[in-house]
Amino acid sequence: MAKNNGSNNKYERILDGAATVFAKEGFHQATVAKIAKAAGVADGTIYIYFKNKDDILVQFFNFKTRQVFSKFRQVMEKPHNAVTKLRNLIAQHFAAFQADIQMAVIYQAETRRNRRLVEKEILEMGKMYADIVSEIVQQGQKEGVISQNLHLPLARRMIIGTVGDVINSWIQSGEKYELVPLADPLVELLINGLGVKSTE
Amino acid sequence: MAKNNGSNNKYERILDGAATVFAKEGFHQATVAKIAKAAGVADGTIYIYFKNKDDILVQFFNFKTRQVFSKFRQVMEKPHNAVTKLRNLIAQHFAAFQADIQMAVIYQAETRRNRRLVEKEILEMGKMYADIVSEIVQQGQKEGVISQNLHLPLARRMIIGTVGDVINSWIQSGEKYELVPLADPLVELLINGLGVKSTE
DNA sequence: TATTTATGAATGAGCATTCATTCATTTTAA
DNA sequence: TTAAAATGAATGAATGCTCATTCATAAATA
Repeated sequence: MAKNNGSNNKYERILDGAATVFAKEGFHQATVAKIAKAAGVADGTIYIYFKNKDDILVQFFNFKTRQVFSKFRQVMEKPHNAVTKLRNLIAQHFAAFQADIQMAVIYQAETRRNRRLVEKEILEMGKMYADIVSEIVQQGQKEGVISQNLHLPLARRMIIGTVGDVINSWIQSGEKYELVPLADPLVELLINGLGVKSTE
Repeated sequence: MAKNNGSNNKYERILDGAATVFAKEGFHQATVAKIAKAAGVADGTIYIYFKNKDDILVQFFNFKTRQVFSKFRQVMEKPHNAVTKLRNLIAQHFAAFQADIQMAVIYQAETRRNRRLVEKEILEMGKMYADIVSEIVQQGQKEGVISQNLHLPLARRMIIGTVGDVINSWIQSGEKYELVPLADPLVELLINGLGVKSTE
């Protein structure tokens, strides 16, 4: 299996082709022949760069994960308060997914597959995200802006689940509105909840 | 194609068999032969009751949708306040999915497939649920317990997304804890948000 | 008996993967 | 410097296997 060395762009060409086909047809409907065509290479060439069809999906996630999480980490490094971090994280998440709709579609579909079938590499991405969110929540508790008596796993689920579902509806709608402007009202909703504030 | 008439239980036997196989292997890995075996019928018999393999999944959702939503409607009919309705809806949702793990697994996996591939019947289920949630939120606004200046689509996404994600993590965990007891703290979290209450 | 229902072997399409062959590029030898 | 030899990436036709679906036949039922 060939390396992903600098001078060679076939590896990325195949990943790009795969992204196009996966996003359009889903992983299972996608055929290696279609991916090869989209990438402009021969069917057999795929197997020089990838172990098998599954491996293409795994490598795709590795590639994207690295890309997306380096941005997420930047958000966390800047010394902001917790609420600002949450706002920036979600805005960054929305921006990344809106800029790469193919990834968004593949991610939404493939992360909910059956336990056994989802490769560990893909689950890893979700865990990393959960850790970032936990960190923000705990920072917010120290700052005194996030409630202490919180069911942390539930709070994490609320943030991650809501963001995921917002992205999912956006995809279902045919991506016909802007995602990033929703970050602000979303954070405000997550912090204040549905209920009327005491001051109202 | 045979009817699903009373005296005949093969239709349901096949749906049950399909549920077992779909939940274990996912729709795509499932083979008609395996479904037939699980149902205790011959391969060909499947095609007397179902148009094709896709049709099994669609009928499965129709069947379950009717079952689950009749319970949801009961929740809505009882003259409770909005918050109680939300609590009961979510508790009912958790109870139904916990009582039928196979359905839960299939639902979580198959409702996030690519636009084109997800049958309208399956999307319909999601829309019905969204309508129920909207109704509750609007009732709560009339009652003055839910904030007026709310981005309704986002509020809906927050409720539905959080519930879905809680169920999803529960599945990923191997269903090793109770879902229903989470309904109360979850509603409290959705209403009050992550932030500290003004009175604290 | 006639009709409906059920069977499961047979069919053939679809598709991941293989591998003998090509050919541009690099290395060695003259 | 030039020609011969070696390399290995790239190719795509061929392979072989996995199913969904069909259908001739059998069993059950009325």
